[in-house]
Amino acid sequence: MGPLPKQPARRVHAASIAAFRRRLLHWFSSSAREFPWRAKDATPYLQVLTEVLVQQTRAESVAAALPAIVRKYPGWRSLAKAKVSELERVLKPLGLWRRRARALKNLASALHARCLKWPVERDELESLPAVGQYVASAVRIFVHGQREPLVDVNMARVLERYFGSRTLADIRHDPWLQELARQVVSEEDPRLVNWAVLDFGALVCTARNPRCPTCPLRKSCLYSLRTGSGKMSLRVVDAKQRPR
DNA sequence: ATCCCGGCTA
DNA sequence: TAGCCCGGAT
Repeated sequence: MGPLPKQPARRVHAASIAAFRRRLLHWFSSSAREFPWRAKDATPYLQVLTEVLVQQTRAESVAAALPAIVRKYPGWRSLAKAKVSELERVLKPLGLWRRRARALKNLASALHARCLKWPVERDELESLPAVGQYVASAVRIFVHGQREPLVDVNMARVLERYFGSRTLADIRHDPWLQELARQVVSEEDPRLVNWAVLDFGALVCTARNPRCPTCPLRKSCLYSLRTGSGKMSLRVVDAKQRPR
């Protein structure tokens, strides 16, 4: 066993989680962002390609660049045969293009070697190039329909603020957070809940300047309660960036 | 200056 | 586990 956690993992009651999920989905029903990869006719190729591209990149940027990419590379097969220099060119507006071009081509080749069939098991998925825990979860959720959480920094931030705990350094290895996330997406369409959390983290519960005053979850959110229903949220952030 | 729906390498 | 990758938006 490693060192003691900085904070004992506090218990969260199922009723709290259910209330959180209910309010979140209610907000999502009227505030969801629309993206091509969320459309009903979105192919698994489009969905997974997006998940690889969206890392460290704004979803809006990916949405803007996606048409040109898909036009040139309509499927994994064409990506596997892509010329790296040309692939780099279409990826440039997104940043991380050198690394991602190589990674995408490698992933496409690996997938092509598997007859374009995605593994189901997490270990096998994570052994593929450009597939870490996040993308593996995305594949399991969006390709295989598995009921599990898509834990990224946004999910972590939203859950930590609302339920009032702190994660360990790496969210991927925080069992408390992982279990909480798992319970949040349970009993619902995992895609819906995960998208809801993602959008909520991008539009309301943002890393900086969270919109606490108008947040539909503020009454039961520990973070909002701490900061006075969010009235001080701007000040809090301002205070952090010390003027020089 | 910091963050963006992370993964890889040392 | 930290630092890097990278352009763009705030």
